[in-house]
Amino acid sequence: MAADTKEQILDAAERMFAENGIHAVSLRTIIAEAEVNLAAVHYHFGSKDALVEAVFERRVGPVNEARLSWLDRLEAEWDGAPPVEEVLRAFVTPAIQLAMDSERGRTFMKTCGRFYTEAGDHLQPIFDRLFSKIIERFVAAFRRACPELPAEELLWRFHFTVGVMVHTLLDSDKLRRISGGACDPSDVESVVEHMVNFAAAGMKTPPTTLPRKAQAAGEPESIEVGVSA
Amino acid sequence: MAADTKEQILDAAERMFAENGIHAVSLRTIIAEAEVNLAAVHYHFGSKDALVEAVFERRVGPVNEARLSWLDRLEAEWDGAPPVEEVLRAFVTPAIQLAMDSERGRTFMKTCGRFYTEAGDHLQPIFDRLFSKIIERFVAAFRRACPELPAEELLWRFHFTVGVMVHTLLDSDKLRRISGGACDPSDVESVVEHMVNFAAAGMKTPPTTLPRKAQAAGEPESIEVGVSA
DNA sequence: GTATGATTAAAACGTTCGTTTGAATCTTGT
DNA sequence: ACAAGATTCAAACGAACGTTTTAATCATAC
Repeated sequence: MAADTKEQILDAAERMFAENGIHAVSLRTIIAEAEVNLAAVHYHFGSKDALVEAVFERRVGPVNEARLSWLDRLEAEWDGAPPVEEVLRAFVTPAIQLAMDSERGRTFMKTCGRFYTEAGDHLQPIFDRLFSKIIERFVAAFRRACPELPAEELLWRFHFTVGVMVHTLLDSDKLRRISGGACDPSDVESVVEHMVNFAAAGMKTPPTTLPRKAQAAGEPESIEVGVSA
Repeated sequence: MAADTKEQILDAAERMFAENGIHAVSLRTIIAEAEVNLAAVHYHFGSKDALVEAVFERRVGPVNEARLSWLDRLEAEWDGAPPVEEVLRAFVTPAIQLAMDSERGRTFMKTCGRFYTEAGDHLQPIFDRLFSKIIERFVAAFRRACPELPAEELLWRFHFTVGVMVHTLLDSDKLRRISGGACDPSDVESVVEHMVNFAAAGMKTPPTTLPRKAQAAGEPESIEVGVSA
């Protein structure tokens, strides 16, 4: 029953973290849900923090591998510079797919969002280790897809795209409620296409020009500013 | 010293919540930071939960009022249907402004993001009370700004926009780190314009057509699908 | 069958949590 | 000056936390 116990703990922890947040869930709640003994947690994982790590790493690894291999495929197919829509699809689909495929995936992705927002100084190194390669590769791919974009603005837009994704993973239930059920966050393909369409438009829009400030040599371009100006 | 104590507690709590999350911060940490007595929290607020509410409401009220009055101004000026960029500006600027104006605002906005993500069942009613009007008004404004967009898709895009904003408020430090300092999240005007530019493009892009499924009567429109198809 | 190592079980550890208490100390109006 | 209310203080409450310990149970090889 060794592996079973371990996975029961992981499953229960994943579920509870998603529902209530990480810090809010106690080991005793987890072991009650998992129907195992309290000491089993420390026997199999060593500490609560280590359990948190294990919950996280169990699923985020495969997702990121899927992202990278998808990007590899794309770059082979498009001669090194796939269009932004394709890069976006490679970035968001593995996560959304895991998120929506099963009940387990759905709860985990909320956990993942919690990691991303609750992660204190303690989780930061783990995050860097797991995501630095992803960031590097995809930023490079976006750069090739949008060569006319200033480096700084591309990073902003990548940041925004991550926000769109994280928020969708974490909080789509709220959208379902607001829409009265019209928006269905469990339809993977629909979610992905809506997201890709939205983010691709944002990625491809012309560079931002600031109304008042000179952003280099300062073209006196006048854009619609309205009230704030 | 009554009001002072109360605000010292609020300030300290706001700061600690932003840095460490809500559940992770104890009252004793807060009162140590605020240099007040432990019982003062319960004397002035009644409970930790009530303190959390108070921290939240102290700043989110004015922000939402600024949003609404800005939107009022816009609708008067544009004859009821301001363009999407203006609506976006009215939506994001008050929050970003508060977030970046002062050190206090900056920390609070991280707290705000934490509320948004850590909020369990307990904070949900408060959230509804504070935001239902905002959602209603701005969704309506976006609908008038994008009349050609199906209602469902508009809600998706509103959801994405919220994600862009929340993520920017909560986690822009990460962007500063990634960019090696090139992206400066404390430049309010720059942040707003980048966000508005990105989100407006996403809002204005043609409706999403799903590759395989019929999304109503099913026009056989072929869009770029690539690998996933 | 029985010794050995892996796993589970139950109980207790010390600590910290949010909260409460009751007296001490301020403020304020008279 | 003094009573009355508002506020602060130190101390303690019980509960829950993560962790550790000790013993019991299981599997497996000889």
